[in-house]
Amino acid sequence: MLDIKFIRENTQKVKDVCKIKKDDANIDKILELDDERKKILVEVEELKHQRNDASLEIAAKKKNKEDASELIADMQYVSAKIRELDEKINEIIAARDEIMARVPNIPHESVPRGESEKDNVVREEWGKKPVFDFEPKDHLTIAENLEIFDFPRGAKISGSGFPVLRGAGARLNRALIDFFLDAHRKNGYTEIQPPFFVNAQSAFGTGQIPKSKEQMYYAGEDDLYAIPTAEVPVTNLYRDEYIDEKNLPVKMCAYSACFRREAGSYGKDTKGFLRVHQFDKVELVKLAHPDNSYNELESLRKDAEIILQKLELPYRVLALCDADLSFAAAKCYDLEVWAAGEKKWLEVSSCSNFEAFQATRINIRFRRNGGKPEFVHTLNGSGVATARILVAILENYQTKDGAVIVPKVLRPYMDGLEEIANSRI
RNA sequence: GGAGAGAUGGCAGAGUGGUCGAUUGCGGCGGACUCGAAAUCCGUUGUAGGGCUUGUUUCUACCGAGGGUUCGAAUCCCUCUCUCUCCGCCA
Repeated sequence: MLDIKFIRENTQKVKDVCKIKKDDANIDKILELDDERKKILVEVEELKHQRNDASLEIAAKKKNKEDASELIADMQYVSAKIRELDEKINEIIAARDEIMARVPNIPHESVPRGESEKDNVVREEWGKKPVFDFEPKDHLTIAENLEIFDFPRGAKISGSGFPVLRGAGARLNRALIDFFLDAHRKNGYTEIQPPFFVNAQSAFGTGQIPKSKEQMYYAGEDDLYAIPTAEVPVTNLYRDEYIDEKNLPVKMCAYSACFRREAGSYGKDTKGFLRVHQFDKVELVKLAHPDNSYNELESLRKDAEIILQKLELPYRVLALCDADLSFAAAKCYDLEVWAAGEKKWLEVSSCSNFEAFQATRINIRFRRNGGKPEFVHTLNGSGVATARILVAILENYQTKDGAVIVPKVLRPYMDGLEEIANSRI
C-alpha cells in the first residue's frame, strides 16, 4: 500500500502508474475523502479538548461537593456530537482505504517502459539449448511412458489440475526440493517451515487480498486461505515487529505446497504440468534495508539462477516492463527456463523488490541509527518451483529410447540414480 | 469440545470510575565521579495523527482487538483473538 502522504505529494505520478497498469483506482476520490477526514478531525479534536477540560472541572467540583449538573448536561450534548463525528471519520477512512488498497506500487526508475509483456527486456541468456538427433517429446508423453505422472487419477480424487507423482517422479520432485533448500541454506538463508493456511490479515499484507482474492482457495468455516506461495506466511512472520538494523537483511527460504485456483486462465499453457492448482515451490524472502534493497534484488536473482545453472538448464533473464509488473512490485525479473519438447521458455521464477509497499501494509519497521521508525523493503523470488523444472528436466534430459538422465547435482539425493527408465525404482 | 486464569510502555510488573500516558524496577540514552571501566548518584526515555506563530510548541488518540455504559473508562458490561492450567478427544 502506498502511503497517503506519498499519494498526496505525487498525485500525478500515481495517476500515471494507474494508467500504465490499466488500474482504475480513483485517486482524486482518495484525496477528496482524506481532505474531508482532516476537516472533521480538527472539529472533533477541538470537541474532545473541551470535554477533557470539562471532565477535570467536574471532578474538581465533585471533590468540593459543588453542583456540576449544568456542566454535565452540556457535556452530554458534546459527547453525542463527538460520537457522531467519530463514526463519520471511521466511515471516511474505510472508504478511503478501500480505494487505496487497490492502488498499485510505483515502478522503480530502472524499469523499462512498455505496453504489455511483449515489451519485457531480455537481459541475459545462460547455457545452450540441447540438440537432439531425434524429435524430442513433450514432458507429458515422456512421463506417461515412464508412468511417473498420473493426471487422470489426480483428476479423479481431486479434480483437473491436481497432479499425482509416482515412483521416480515423486522422488525426483522431492530431490529437487531438498536440493533447493540446501543450496539456499548454504547461501545464508534461514530455512522456514511455514503453515500452508493463513488468515485474512496475512493475505492482505502481501497483497493477495483484495486484488486477487478469487485466486485463492478459501476454507470458510475457519476463515483461512490456502497459501498461493510461501511468500505469504514468510513475509508476514515479522508483521507488526521492529527489526534491529544490524540484523538486516533478514534472509529466509521456505518450501511449501502452493495452491492456486487459476480462475479464468483455462486455455493458456494449461497442458500437463505447466499450470496446475497445486505445486511445490521453494521461496526466497528478504527483508532489506531501503538503502540496499536493489543490491539485494540482484543477489536474490543470482541465488535463484545458481539453481538453474547447477541443474544445467538453459535459461534467460527478463526485466519486466512497467505494464507487466505485478500489483505490488516496484521491479521484477523473471527467470525462464528452456523446455526442449514444448520448444518454449517457461517462467520458473519471479524475483521482485516491493520496496515499502508490503511493509507498509504489514508494518515491519527498523530504526536507522536508533532514530525514527522506517519501513523495511521486502523482496522475494522463487528459488524455484518444481513443476516447471520437472518439465524442463524431462524434456531437456530425455534420451532416444524414452528414458531421462538425472542431472548430476540431483544424484546424491536419489541414491546415485543416473537414469530414470521407468517409475519402479 | 468443556471449565478456569490471564493479556498494561523495549522487558518485568503496579494500578479496579475523575490531572493515569499511566507508580516502581530493569534496560536504553545523557551527565557526575574515574586515567578508563565497574559500582554509585543525578537527569532523561514510546507510537501515530492533526493545528499553527514549524517550536526542547500545542491538541488528539493509543493499557490485546472491536463495540457498549458514563459528563468522564486501563479500571464496569458485551463480543472476538491470543496465551497459560485442568478435563475430554485425537495424528
